[in-house]
Amino acid sequence: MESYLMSSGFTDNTPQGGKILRRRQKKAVVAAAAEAKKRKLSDEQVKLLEFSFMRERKLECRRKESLAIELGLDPKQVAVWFQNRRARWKTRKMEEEYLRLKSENEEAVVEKCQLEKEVLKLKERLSKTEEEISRLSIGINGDQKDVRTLESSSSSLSTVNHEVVAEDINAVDWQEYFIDFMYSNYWIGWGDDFLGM
DNA sequence: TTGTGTTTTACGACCTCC
DNA sequence: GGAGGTCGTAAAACACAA
Repeated sequence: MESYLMSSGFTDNTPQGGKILRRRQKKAVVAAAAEAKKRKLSDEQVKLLEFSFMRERKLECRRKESLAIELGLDPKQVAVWFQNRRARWKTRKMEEEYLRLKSENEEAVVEKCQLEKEVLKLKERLSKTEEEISRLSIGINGDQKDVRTLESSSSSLSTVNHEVVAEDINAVDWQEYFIDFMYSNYWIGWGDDFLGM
């Protein structure tokens, strides 16, 4: 307010000395100052300020002075405008960053769901395969009860057994063995929530 | 017209750096 | 200690629905 009064040339050097304003004049000045307090900058002024801001986020003292002269503003106004502009810029940047992180998080959640589904599928396949192995194994062991029958009917039990298992291994892809291995060796201790259990 | 929400301008308090 | 920064906020200006 005081700076405005000073810059508006409303000081009064009366014989009484000091900066005394006559009552009417003072009233007008206060009203004008109040009005000027929140005067919006013109489009042209804002345009030039924005242009300057694009070039430099902070103003050197000299640049501030010259810009103020160029715009017909108080250097303080220019400084304040830059302070507010930086604040707005920061807010917008934070909003953008928030949206970016939110989007990334959503993508990660979707991916996690897909991976969990896949793990369930693979576990199901693994379980079926294990059942199959077990079934075949029991069948072969049953045959072993009569060794003589086996010896006469087949050249080699172990060969048959291995062939069956080998065939089964071929039927199961590497992923199942990997999952089985990881699950039995590591994942049990890592918490079941990862596997959706 | 008016109530309400948003944006812009201005300022005080506090902090940092030289 | 002073200059200049951020942060929080008040208040004017503005936009807009009802």
